[in-house]
Amino acid sequence: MPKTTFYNLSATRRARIEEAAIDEFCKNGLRSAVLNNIVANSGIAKGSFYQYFENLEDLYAHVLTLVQKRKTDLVASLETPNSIMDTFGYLRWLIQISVVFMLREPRLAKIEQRDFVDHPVINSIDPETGERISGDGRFHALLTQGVLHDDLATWVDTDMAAYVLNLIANLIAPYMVDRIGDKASSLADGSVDIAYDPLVQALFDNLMDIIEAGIARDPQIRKDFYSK
Amino acid sequence: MPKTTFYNLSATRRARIEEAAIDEFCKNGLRSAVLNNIVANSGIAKGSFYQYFENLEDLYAHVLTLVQKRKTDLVASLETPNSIMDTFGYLRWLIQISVVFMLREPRLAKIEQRDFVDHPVINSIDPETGERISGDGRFHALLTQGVLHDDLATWVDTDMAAYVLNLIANLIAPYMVDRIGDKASSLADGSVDIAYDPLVQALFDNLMDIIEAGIARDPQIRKDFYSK
DNA sequence: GTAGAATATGACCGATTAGTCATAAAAGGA
DNA sequence: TCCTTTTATGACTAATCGGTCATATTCTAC
Repeated sequence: MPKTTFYNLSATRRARIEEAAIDEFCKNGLRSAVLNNIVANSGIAKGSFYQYFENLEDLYAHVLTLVQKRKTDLVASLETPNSIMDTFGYLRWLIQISVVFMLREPRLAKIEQRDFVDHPVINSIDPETGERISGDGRFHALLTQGVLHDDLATWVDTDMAAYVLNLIANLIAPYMVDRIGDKASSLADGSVDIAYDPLVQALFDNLMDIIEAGIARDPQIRKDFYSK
Repeated sequence: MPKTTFYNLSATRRARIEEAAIDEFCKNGLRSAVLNNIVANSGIAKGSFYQYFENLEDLYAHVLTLVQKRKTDLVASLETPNSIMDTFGYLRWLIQISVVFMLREPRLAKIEQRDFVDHPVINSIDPETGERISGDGRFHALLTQGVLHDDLATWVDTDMAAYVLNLIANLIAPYMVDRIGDKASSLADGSVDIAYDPLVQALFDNLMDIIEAGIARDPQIRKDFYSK
């Protein structure tokens, strides 16, 4: 946990330090991060660093909270999903958020991914039901709602499904980017997000069809199939 | 690439070095591995190390090939899947292999996972068809066969599906182990593989049902559902 | 303006690192 | 046996590391 002096800093100085830390940690993780690089790149004295943090590990923990914060900010910046959005529309939105995050904040996403592999199984226990909750709880909550709304097949193990969906959300983005390669349209100016590229959306459609076919109670794609 | 002197070594000496290298690399990856630990733990002189390898990176590359080799050995050691096994039986077998590998060789699996996150998108091009092949090709080949045998839904993007299945195979094991926790049966002596624990198999059944429902042309679970 | 508290600084230190090299030991061929 | 080639060794070096601390600067309250 950063010391209070860190929070007393001006926003710009704090941002410079955080920026340098992100740069360093995204390269090869905590263990091989070099403090000298961080202080050099942020333009502060090494002694100052120790006024703000106990050590590198302390800074790393702070960066991990930053990752979550920036992701939350991203969610807030995009329009809230329509309340009448159904389970699978919302699921698509959740996964797409992760992809957009990786495209907009590749360094933070890298840090998050590494952390994910080092601690792939994060879970908590629901205090009311005593039920296991995998991941950060977003997918678990969604699937639980999906069950209540009769949108999900009853035989699906929701906690495992939540884990797998979290897995996909975390690591599908680099595939999509690589898959469409330089065929991405209208990205030269960088103003249009690659996540909204038609080719990526087509891949997304396919992915969501597979997921829906996999866990929905009454998947549209199967109805289409059976009706043919 | 190791120098020829390394291959001239006795098998036991070579094994000692590889063992120490695996121990070191599985902890925190290449960048933070410490050569002194490896030479100390393998009981060789530091000077000797440089007779065998150019540097740490060279050794790391060798360990990565070791990972693949041991995985291949594991596949060979388990009975070959029945030739009449169908697409999804074979798919289950493929995923299960990855889980067994992680349970039997956790250090190698850890190294592989880290490598996977650092280079999540590995792909090659089929020389005949010019088609893209994601991952190590096993899942891609299986799905391609599945399409030919009419076992897969035609609308499924096979390369993306191969990527996702590879993802699941690589990272589902820690979930399953944590999920069943200490409820694992008859494992005290370590003679029975946790992968064959009934609880794990039940989870596997569920996972495979989801996957089959997701990508099969005519999923059994859906037929069951519709027949009810 | 001034005193005292809070913050900033970078030279410095001891520890640790990858890599070198002179020398010793072992192996091999005659 | 003796000479040559190959292999083994660990003390050593130069560079780099995290962390400290005496000192300088800035801020705050009156």
